[in-house]
Amino acid sequence: MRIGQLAQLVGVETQTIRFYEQQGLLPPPDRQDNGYRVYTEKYGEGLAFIRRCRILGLSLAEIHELQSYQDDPHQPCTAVNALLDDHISHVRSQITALQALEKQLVSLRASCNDDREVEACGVLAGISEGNMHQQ
Amino acid sequence: MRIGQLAQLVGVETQTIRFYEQQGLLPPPDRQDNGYRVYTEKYGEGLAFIRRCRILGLSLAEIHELQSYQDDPHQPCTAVNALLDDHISHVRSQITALQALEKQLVSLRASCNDDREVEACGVLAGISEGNMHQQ
DNA sequence: TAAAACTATAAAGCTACTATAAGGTCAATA
DNA sequence: TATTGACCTTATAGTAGCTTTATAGTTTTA
Repeated sequence: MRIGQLAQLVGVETQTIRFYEQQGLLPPPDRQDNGYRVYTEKYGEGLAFIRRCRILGLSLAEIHELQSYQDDPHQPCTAVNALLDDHISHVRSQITALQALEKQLVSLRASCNDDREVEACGVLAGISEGNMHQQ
Repeated sequence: MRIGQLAQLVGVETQTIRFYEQQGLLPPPDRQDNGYRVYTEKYGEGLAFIRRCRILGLSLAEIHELQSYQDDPHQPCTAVNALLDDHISHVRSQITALQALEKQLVSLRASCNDDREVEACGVLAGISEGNMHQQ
């Protein structure tokens, strides 16, 4: 299997596969005589694992960490769970921050309507005045 | 006022000020004979405006857009409000996406406990199996 | 006077790719 | 046979919004 087929199979771009290989997230595959990369089906599983982790919002560094755990399968999986817990709390704090931001934006937006001139725009005035600590 | 004082006043790094200037978000200030930038207090208002926009999650491009509206104060502020509406809906979709992600992460985390070996880790198994479409 | 603190510019680094350039390989077609 | 098209290769640059580093000149302080 060449890189294009693998890419189609997993649903990524060929450059992404080369990029992961370059970043050390995927092992260098065998090459044909002409230099083309050749992949086994099993290789696709590793790639799919990375993609699922990315969809879950894990960074490449975190994925690398998970892979290092997989290399040593008889240690307790405490660290894996801890990584996920950290990630969950990170996602939660993002949500909280965005919700606060939404409130602020909505209240800012409510301070204006479309019938004004820029000079009197409540939105711009709101940003300029800097009363942004009203939570 | 030199760049360090301005930076302290507004609460940014000096490099950030130079960066905004370079990006055209701030006008080039006067220079002393030695080449040092000199700022007025009023200049700080423009900088503070940018920072507040950034805190609201606006991109530098959006800030640039807002500035262009400010340059023409007698047009209706429809565009300003539209920009903010777009941004609000962007923030809302981010929140929705993150909430879905959180659910997925929590359910993944619930599939394991700390008493297992990596080999049997429910989290890693969950990612590897790829049953990630269960919403 | 010498060190510490400030300023300047330019360039690289960060994340996770994506896009572009310039070229080599292969199978099918005109 | 020549060439077109689809595929592959590497290397490099671009994205956002800074931050960091390098190198050097200037001012302030001890």
